Amino acid sequence: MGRQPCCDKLGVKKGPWTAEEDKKLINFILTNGQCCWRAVPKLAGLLRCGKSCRLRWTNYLRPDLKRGLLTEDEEKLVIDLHARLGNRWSKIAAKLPGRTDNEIKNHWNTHIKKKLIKMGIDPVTHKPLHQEANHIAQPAVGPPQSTVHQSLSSALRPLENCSSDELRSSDNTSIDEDPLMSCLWGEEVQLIDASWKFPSSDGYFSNTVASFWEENCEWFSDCHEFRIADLGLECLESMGNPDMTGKG
DNA sequence: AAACATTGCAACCGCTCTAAT
DNA sequence: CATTAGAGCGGTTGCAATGTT
Repeated sequence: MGRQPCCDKLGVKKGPWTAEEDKKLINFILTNGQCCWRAVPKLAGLLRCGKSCRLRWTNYLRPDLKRGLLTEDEEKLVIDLHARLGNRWSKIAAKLPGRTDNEIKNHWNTHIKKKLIKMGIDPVTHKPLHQEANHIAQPAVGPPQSTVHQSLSSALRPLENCSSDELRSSDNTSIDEDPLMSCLWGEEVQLIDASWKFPSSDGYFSNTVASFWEENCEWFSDCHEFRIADLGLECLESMGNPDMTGKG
């Protein structure tokens, strides 16, 4: 037999999170760390499924999240990475500190897509739209001519139309030939979000940060429309403690 | 000021891959 | 080895906020 189910669907709450629920989840994770999500709702006293808790935490409650629109540099990076990786938002997000895959995906769909179309660039292929029209009859030979990332794209095989399997099977050649792809796919690269943890055994979190949050949690009751960065909690990132990134 | 349209984002859904049994 | 569930991912939806008529 397999594992226990993550949650019984009966009695599981859906929809927007309340301030009270957020508070419970934050308190639980700061106290116990990120353990198995299946157990989180029960232990934290939430009527949510573990999946919902994980999403809420990773996309909204994590204290290292940046809020607000992506900067121009971030946008450029997203466009470049999208040209190479396609819609692999988690991979893209891993290269943007403090940004989530969901946030980048949303930003892509609502802002960047439109910008590229306005510029006459196909957001899927990253090639000029007029060229796309001719593309079927006369497949383009040679590098994409996107003005946005032509310098980066020229040496690469377009990857966005490949399946995951195709991609992985082609990794050997692509990665070996291209330093950036090697960096993106390689094991050695440190993914900013990958190591984001609150080890329960970690004295720093159980003492310093947890108490910091506890002291500052009251605003949850007053204002659910909080933005962690707005409240100055990005200082957590600059506290210089290696534990904040799960290192050390 | 009201009605309607559009936009932006949080959250959910369903799928795949991985790991436990 | 087969089965099952967990975790994570990308796509999609629902709805509140904002803009326009």
